[in-house]
Amino acid sequence: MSIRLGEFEQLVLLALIHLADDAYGVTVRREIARRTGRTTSFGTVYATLARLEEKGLITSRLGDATPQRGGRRKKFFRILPAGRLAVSASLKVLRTMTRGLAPSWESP
Amino acid sequence: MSIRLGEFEQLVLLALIHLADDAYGVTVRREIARRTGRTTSFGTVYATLARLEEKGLITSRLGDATPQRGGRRKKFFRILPAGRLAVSASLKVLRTMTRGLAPSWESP
DNA sequence: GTCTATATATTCTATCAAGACGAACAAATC
DNA sequence: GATTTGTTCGTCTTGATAGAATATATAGAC
Repeated sequence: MSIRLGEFEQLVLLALIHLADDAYGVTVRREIARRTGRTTSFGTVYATLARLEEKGLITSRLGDATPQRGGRRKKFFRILPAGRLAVSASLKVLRTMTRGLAPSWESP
Repeated sequence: MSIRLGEFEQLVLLALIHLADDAYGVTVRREIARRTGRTTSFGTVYATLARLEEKGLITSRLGDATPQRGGRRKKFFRILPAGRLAVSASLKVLRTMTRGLAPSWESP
């Protein structure tokens, strides 16, 4: 059996894919909000990121200080192959469950 | 915000749609296993069904005894409009999160 | 007919994993 | 040291999970 992903974990992984090199707590939260209208607290986002890293689905590196305007250094996240596999599998599960239904239902 | 669905709750609701009039604990579990290859315990299935009913997304009625081959009476479940709405919304969220990615990713 | 074996299905109990939030903390620049 | 930006902590609620226990129907023995 492949790795089990929670509902929000899926969203975070997909956000990481979209954000590519610019994925850190703040942008992840923003990307999800922008696309889905769903706003969550930072606590939720970071907890999920930590859990995903724990599971070996993503990695993190600490970014350099930007000479812009104050603030703590960013912790950038990147999705790993195992992470892509996990999302892919969990989307596939949904696809097989929606197969045969009316078009508006199929393929989330 | 629309009702929040857990990952397995989605699968159960979709199974109910497929099974239509023949949805009860055993068939729900079987349908999910058949389609996704994922087998869960009955405890999990019934707990989820109970939770979904609690939330007002599905209803249940007790079936008649079948003159077949022993066994307890079945408890049939049916998805309610609110349930359809909830799955629909949660699938939509995934669609918006996969939009723009390679075809193999899009639309779970 | 009643009794017990068997098949079928659901509920209970306990525990761990995920999701959620707000406050606290940390570290950069000005 | 004040401000800005970003992350971590503590705590609680909800969702997922398995396995044992329980319930209830029929079949067949007698």
